[in-house]
Amino acid sequence: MDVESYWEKLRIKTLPTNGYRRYKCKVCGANFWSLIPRDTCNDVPCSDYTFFNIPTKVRLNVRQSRDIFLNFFSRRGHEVIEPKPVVARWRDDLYLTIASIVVFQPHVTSGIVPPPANPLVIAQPCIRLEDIDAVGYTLGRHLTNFIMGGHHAFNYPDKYVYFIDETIDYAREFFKDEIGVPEEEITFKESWWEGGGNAGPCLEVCVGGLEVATLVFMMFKSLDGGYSELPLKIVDTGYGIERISWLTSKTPTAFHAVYNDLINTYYKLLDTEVTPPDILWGATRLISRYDTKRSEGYSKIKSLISNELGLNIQDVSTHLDNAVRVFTLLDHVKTALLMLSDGVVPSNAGEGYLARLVLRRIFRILKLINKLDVVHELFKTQIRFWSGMYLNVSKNSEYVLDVVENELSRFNDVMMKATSTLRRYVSTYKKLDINKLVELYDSHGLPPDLVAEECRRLGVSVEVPENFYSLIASRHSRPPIKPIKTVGLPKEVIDAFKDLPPTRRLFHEDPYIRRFKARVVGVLKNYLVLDQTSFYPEGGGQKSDVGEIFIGNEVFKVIDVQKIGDVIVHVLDKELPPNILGSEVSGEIDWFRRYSLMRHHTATHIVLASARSVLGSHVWQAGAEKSEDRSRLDITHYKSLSKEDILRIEDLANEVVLKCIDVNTTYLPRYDAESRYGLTLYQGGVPLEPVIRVVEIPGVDAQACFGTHLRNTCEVGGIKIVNVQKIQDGVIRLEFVAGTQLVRYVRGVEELVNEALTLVGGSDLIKRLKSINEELNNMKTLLNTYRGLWLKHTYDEMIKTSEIVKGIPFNVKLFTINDKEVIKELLKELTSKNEIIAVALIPEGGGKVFIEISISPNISGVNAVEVFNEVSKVYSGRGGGKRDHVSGYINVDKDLDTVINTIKNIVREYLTKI
RNA sequence: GGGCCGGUAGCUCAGCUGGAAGAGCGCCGCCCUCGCACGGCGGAGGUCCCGGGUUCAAAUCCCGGCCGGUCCA
Repeated sequence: MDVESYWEKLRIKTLPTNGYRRYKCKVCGANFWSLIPRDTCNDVPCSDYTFFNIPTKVRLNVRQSRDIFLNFFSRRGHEVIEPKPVVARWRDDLYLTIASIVVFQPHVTSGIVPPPANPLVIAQPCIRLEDIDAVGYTLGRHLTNFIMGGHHAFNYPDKYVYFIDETIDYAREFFKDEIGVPEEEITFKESWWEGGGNAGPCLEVCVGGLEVATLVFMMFKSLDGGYSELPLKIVDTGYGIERISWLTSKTPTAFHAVYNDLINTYYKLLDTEVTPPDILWGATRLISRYDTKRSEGYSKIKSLISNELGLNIQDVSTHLDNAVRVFTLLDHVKTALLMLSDGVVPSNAGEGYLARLVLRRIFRILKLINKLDVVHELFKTQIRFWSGMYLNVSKNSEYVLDVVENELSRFNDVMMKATSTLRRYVSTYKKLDINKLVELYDSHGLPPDLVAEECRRLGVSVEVPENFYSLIASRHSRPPIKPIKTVGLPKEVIDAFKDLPPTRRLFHEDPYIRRFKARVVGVLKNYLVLDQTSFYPEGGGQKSDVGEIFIGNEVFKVIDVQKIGDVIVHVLDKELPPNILGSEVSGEIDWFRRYSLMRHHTATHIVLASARSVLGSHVWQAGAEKSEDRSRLDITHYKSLSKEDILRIEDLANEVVLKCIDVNTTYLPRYDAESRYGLTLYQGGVPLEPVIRVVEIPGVDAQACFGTHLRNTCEVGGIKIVNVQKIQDGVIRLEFVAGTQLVRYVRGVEELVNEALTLVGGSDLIKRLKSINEELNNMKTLLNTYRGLWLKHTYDEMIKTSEIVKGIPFNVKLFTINDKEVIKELLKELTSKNEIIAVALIPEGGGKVFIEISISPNISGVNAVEVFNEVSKVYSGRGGGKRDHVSGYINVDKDLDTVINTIKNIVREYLTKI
């Protein structure tokens, strides 16, 4: 895409009309609009930061910036929309809410669901971790969490709201009139935006070198090597609320504007000397020019500041490092706080890992300065600070602190283990090369700065290469995030049926319909589509129905049911007859199976609600599968469940069953459903539909759900949790059985007990097992006693019957007991306590004889391998070993007495030769 | 979802270029001591995670699985 000519084609009217002229940046070459002539584009690094010298009429903290933004657009006909959590649970291609538009993707942006209001405005808390390494070093240009102020307009082919010119005017007006920035300081830089499969032109709004807003005009779909125009054209703006606060606050860094008094609190908690303002101001004036993400840039500004202020470089360095540390902690603690408050459970996979990543960074920084003990205070002070602004922060503070505690102790465990690994590395390898550093980090979680610190203590110097983290990054390939679910049907079937009209869903109209009549609307081989059906297709974690379909006099078994969009496809056990299109057929579902599935499905909703109420609101469904004989529910939780937890969940679930609550199924417009029940509706994923099917157990649970449910909780019959296991860090799997399947389950257990009883005899299983165990132990002891006796006896005998050649005793013995363990022990004992050569033969049948040759280590000039080779010449064998010990097999065809004599001869001969 | 590391005595781990299962701590007994601690001597304790394969021989090599950890998406 040629950005320059594309923007020319767009012909913006409002900017030239209002006196703006188009200029080209002498540094980056980008086109931009400005009231006054400029050489550069007014964005870093082309231009310096000057925004703190630009007058504004207001001075705003973050909350005020947010409110002034919302009010401005509200007064101009935008409805204010409540923000969503920072965890994008409604997206299956994203973990975190990285922009305000994410709230409306994909359902609104794809055109399927209308927006909650049009136009609208939202102040959305966002988290972005891409630039996490830069946080602090850039004094606030990079933050991992921020509020994106977005005003959005969705222009449909038949409904136009507003587009580019109006959006530009809003921005001009907002910064000029609300914030009070002199208009000649405002510039608009032309650019191009791409993301999430969409693209469009965009303008970057800058004031004094600071980019304060981006105005995106989403109008294309990205294709391979090109673009296609979208029917829906979207105004997607992002105003940096924290940056607006920075712009108006006249503070040296964005952190001062955002965190205010908390900065001093953190300095105090960390026992760190407050960084002198002139150093910070020096840095702020310089960072626009140097890339402080790289250590050269960072060192450069240190030396420039020390020159400028006439200060010792070491002092400047220390002060600046302190400041960066405080800023980073402020930022990371808030990010972790927001994520945890929204119910993220730390884990080693998925979005939980992102929470752990941030927490571990906090811990590492604190560990390096030996201040891990204040981590709770760091969180508590921020909880107090933000409670008024973020609802979940005050609501879930107990959970947050508990998780932090838990994660800290894990971190300490890992550090302890990793450090002992490191010590071993150092003692065996003496020095650590880059491969070892990578391994320590990648496999053991020990970052290089902590390695260096520990090695210094051990008196070993380690060089951490500058490009360490990029080296790590290059070792990891980047596969796509979450896998895309595939329909379990062949492509030809999908192609044949996908454009058929939607199948009427009898199973939703009345889940209790067992038999039905319908008309054939699609046929292909053994795949059948009807105009209506009560066969439930696999979906929402509920397995499909099975049953029978009657066509004329013929019976077809339904072995699977799938859906393609709204078309339901029956998979039959054999090919369909020709010419049945349009004819009437009847069907009957396997009711026992279906009813079990319904019971398990309703039970699953009940168990989830019970788990949330027992464990906390951070519990979310992480997956579920309901089958005929049991149900499986994966929930997010940060600890393993205690026996009591499980019993309480089970009890609570059964209480709900006993209360005989009517289960309601209603269809609600999406936004009504959301405002009534909240986002917990979407436990099993978010449907891409404007109207949502809500299954509600009043007072207990409400979920957007496609499945078939019981009329009343009584029908569940009863719920028994039969298995609990941790399937990954932060995710626990509950398996349970409901209804009459409980009988089947109990029978299974009974059978197991009975079978065990018949095997061990008696009537009291536990008593029998105890006595058998005791007996077994007695036998072991007895066996050991006998082995000891046998060993001593045979030992003496072998000494006594040994033959001596050239002063060296030897013996060859045939054993009829095949107990290699004790025979090996015997030989070892013999040859370690006497100077002797001992050969053991154990016949294994079929002419194969196991042979073991053992020679005392102090007899010089002999080698067991040589002896074995001599034996092998006579009796072909395979084997090997060391000088004092050989084992292997030989093949004998004569009787064993001859074999013994032959081997004795071989040894005799061998000994005479040495 | 992927890469990497690991699973050996009650605990922490060594052994892993295939060749007779080890150390330290803990435990038991004895000696020393008025007694305890320390120390000395002796002893018990093992499905080397599971299952296949290669081999005369596998804790060790190969394949598959389970479990734990870690880094990255």
